[in-house]
Amino acid sequence: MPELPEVETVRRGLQPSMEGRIIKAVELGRPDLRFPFPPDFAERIAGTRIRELARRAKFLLGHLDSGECLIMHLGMSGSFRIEGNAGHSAPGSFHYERNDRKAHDHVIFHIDENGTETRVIYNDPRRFGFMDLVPSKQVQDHPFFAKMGIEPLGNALSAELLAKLLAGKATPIKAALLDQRVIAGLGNIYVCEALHLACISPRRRAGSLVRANGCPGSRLSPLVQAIRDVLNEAIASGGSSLRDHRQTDGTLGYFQHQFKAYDREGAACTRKGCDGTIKRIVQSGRSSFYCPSCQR
DNA sequence: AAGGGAGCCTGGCGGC
DNA sequence: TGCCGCCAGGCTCCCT
Repeated sequence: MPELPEVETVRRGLQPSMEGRIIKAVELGRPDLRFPFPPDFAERIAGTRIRELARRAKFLLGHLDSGECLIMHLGMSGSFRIEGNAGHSAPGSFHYERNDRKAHDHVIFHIDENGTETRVIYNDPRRFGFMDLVPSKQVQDHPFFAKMGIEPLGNALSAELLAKLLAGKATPIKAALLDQRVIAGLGNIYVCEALHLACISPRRRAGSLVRANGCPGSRLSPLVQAIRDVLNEAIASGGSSLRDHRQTDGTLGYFQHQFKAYDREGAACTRKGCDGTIKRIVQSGRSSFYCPSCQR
């Protein structure tokens, strides 16, 4: 499910119920997700206040008053839902009965909201997600963050920087953009979409974009803009809802209705003036969808 | 050194 | 209807 827009959508959905609130207790349904929970995970969180709920790439970061940081990753199939009603649920959200446990509910945060209890529940069928707890000041030293690349929506991303990062790379641009050490937060869907928007073939060698036509950055500026546009539009639409991905209030994201390339094998290219057909190929084990006619 | 493939898990879907 | 194989949004490790 979750690439950057989905994680950002989840963050915004959780913010009212978590930021500034005290976690009264944590219930674990099992000792591990993808990795074991750290020692005394529940005990170290219980009683602390969440100062800030932030995001880095596809990670959620709950900075606690205790000085520790709750690191959460949704993997492929992780999702949160909010139970209980403190009065600020999104319109149309539905409520669960108390103790309405569902299959694969692995972590339950019991949160105090002005005297009433809210439960933030993490559900993850495939268990590729994980949680960890480290001192806030050591987050950037965490193995998952130490070599992490730039935020695609941050000011650091520019055609100039991307040129430096991709220079000399023989790997296909598709794989380079999926590499979290280059840009952190892009996944298979939005790389496909951004490359389509920028008219760049996923098969093109990354380094060849740096000086295309002998003109530095001539193809990277549109790519940078495409990455930003695709992510921002997806966030505005509440993310994509492949399979059962939902926002924290149970509603579905809508961006999948705007896919131009992803999962559209055999369909007509939507670009004005292009009569091509979307094709599916496999690159480093992942599906790439693109239009061979207008993406070069 | 960098790129490709396997592996971690479960559920959903298409095909027979 | 039922079973089987294939596929899936992420990420790391191992091998070439």
